Amino acid sequence: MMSSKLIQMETVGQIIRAKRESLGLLLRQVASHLDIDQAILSKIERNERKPTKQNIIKLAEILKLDEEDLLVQFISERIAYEIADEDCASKVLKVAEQKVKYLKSNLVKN
Amino acid sequence: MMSSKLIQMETVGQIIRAKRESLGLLLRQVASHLDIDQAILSKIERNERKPTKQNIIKLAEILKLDEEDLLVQFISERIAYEIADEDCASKVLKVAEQKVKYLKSNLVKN
DNA sequence: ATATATTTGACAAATGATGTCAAGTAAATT
DNA sequence: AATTTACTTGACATCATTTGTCAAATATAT
Repeated sequence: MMSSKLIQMETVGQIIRAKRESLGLLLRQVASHLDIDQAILSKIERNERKPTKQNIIKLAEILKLDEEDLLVQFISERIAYEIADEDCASKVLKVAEQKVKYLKSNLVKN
Repeated sequence: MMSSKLIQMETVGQIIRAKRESLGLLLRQVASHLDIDQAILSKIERNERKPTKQNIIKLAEILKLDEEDLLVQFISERIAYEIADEDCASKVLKVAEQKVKYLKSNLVKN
């Protein structure tokens, strides 16, 4: 039996907009909670600007989204765009994983 | 039987310095080939400055290192530092891989 | 039509990336 | 030990990117 996993390839912006609208919140309401201009939030939702990590955390809060999930989407999206044009993108990710493990194992100090 | 892979966790800077010295080249010689001040190269080798992608390409050339290998080390190092402090680093990399695949499959259009 | 919500673009400020330069230190040579 | 050669350091300059403000333009809903 074949199991197929359907990957939902929504951007963080799309996730945010969808959830905001489903909650009936206005840009200005959400934006003021994040302490940014609604223009920026508008652009974030349309992938015209990148949110900061703090933006993401506050967005998860007000939109009742799981913070870690949203952060994972956000950071992985940033990385994916960063390396998508490299031939060796997938090798890069594998090596990065080893380096992360190494760094974490030495994170005792500092 | 257990196979263990020893991961060499040299930084790009260390790789470059080691190879430059083994070739008996001076900072100033290599730097001039990269068209940068030797002070920058010195800092790159000691991980005090980040090289540009162009720097890496020229370094591979003059130091007779494999360009793709060096680029992979360089980019993965950048990414590893970027996310090493996240709890969800390894989840991030897995999701990033999916996103990259998705982006590449849609890379037909621009 | 009017009011409300969103989008757009010009601009500003802060931050980060990238480089120059000269003076300081370290290492090797005479 | 003095000199030369190599490397390091820090102050500074320049430029690009990020992050934000604001007001006018557009779209949507009453």
